[in-house]
Amino acid sequence: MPRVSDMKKRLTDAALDLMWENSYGTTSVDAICDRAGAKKGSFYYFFKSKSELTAAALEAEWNKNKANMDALFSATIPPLERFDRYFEHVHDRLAELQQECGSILGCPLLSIGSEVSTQDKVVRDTVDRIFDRKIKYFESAIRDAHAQGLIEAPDPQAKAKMLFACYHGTLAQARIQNDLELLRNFKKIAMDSLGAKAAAAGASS
Amino acid sequence: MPRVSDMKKRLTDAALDLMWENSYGTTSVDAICDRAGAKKGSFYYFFKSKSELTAAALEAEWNKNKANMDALFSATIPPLERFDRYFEHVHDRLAELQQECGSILGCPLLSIGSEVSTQDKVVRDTVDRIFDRKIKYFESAIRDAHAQGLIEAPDPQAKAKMLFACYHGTLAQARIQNDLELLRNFKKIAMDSLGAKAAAAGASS
DNA sequence: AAAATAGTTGACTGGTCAGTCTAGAAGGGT
DNA sequence: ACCCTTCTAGACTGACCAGTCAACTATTTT
Repeated sequence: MPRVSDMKKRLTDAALDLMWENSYGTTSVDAICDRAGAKKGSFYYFFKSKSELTAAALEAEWNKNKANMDALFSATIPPLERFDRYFEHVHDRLAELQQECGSILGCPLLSIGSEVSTQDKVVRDTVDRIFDRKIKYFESAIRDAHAQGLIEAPDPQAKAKMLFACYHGTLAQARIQNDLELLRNFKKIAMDSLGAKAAAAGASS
Repeated sequence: MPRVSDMKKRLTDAALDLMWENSYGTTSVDAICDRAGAKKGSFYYFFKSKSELTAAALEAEWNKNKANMDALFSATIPPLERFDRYFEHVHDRLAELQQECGSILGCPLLSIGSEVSTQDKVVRDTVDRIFDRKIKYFESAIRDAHAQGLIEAPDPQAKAKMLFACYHGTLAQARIQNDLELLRNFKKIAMDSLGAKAAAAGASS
């Protein structure tokens, strides 16, 4: 096999960056190529459409984050503290991105998913699938917390979905208002809405 | 004054419909004109850009809904029941729209706001302003519920913001997954996360 | 009936869009 | 040395984009 190229990765990286900061619609294939240092021909050699590239970019981003999620939601950590750490991690990452681009960017899955959901089945299904995977972390932490008597959660899946939706709503508001504050308070709010019994998860990070 | 026209209204209606169902980016000025039965010239006679039209369309939508919000959140209704009625109203409206267009559309403010927030100050500020107005309904219902001892909410504004974010996250998920179910359960979830003490708001609409 | 105001028309511009295509370069296997 | 595959180059297409403009129509006021 002749020559190997990292172009595929460069293209998905560029696409995610641009779409996260701006939107799916305003991110042109030309702009993605520019940022990746690619020409049109390379783009359409690797991907058959902008839509398929986007799906690939979201999957790639997931793969990049998976190890991190596994660590943050490790079974060795007290269940409610896992949430603390996760929310803190996301907060810090968004604060860091704000330094680079001046805006709070929220969650790319939600922004992109909401933008294309009625028009692009490929991307929509990808977003859906990744959401499901992420909710599983919430679900098992909630189940563990319930088992340890820290919260009352007879239906961990329902509770996980609701906390997930709530968190993503908060991320979306943070993006629209360009304000991290809602996110700073979220740990407390999550504990409230989970019905955490004591000041259980005090020490985090 | 010579001739009066309803074109402005037709344009904002058309714009909102198209952007709600699809997105800001995929809704072209030409498409808005077609649906409104207008020609380009009329469009730019009334609005100086697509962005300003969008802001006007969102404000117009707010004005259409305001009377409804006032009724749903009337001080004559027990405070927690106001939420019940509101969530039910939104649920029913989205179900109705689904009949017409086949999709659960979520909240146009959130979808459009999240899409354009990093690129269009005019629209973003409009979304922000309308969000603030809506949160006020939540806030005063929460304050009333607290005063009546139905919930514990020493900081009604914070609680309102969190419930609002949570609700919008749920709306966004409903759009992405094209599924009303999360919304059907939201009344219960809202009561939980408000910490409603009894099965207070049982009978609604 | 003339003037002034309010709204309408649609062709036009210049730029950008996603996607195509043909030709060729780069590198490993034999 | 050669071939075969992977990858790159970049000009090109036709559709569509937001926005402009100058001519035109309809209505009311005087």
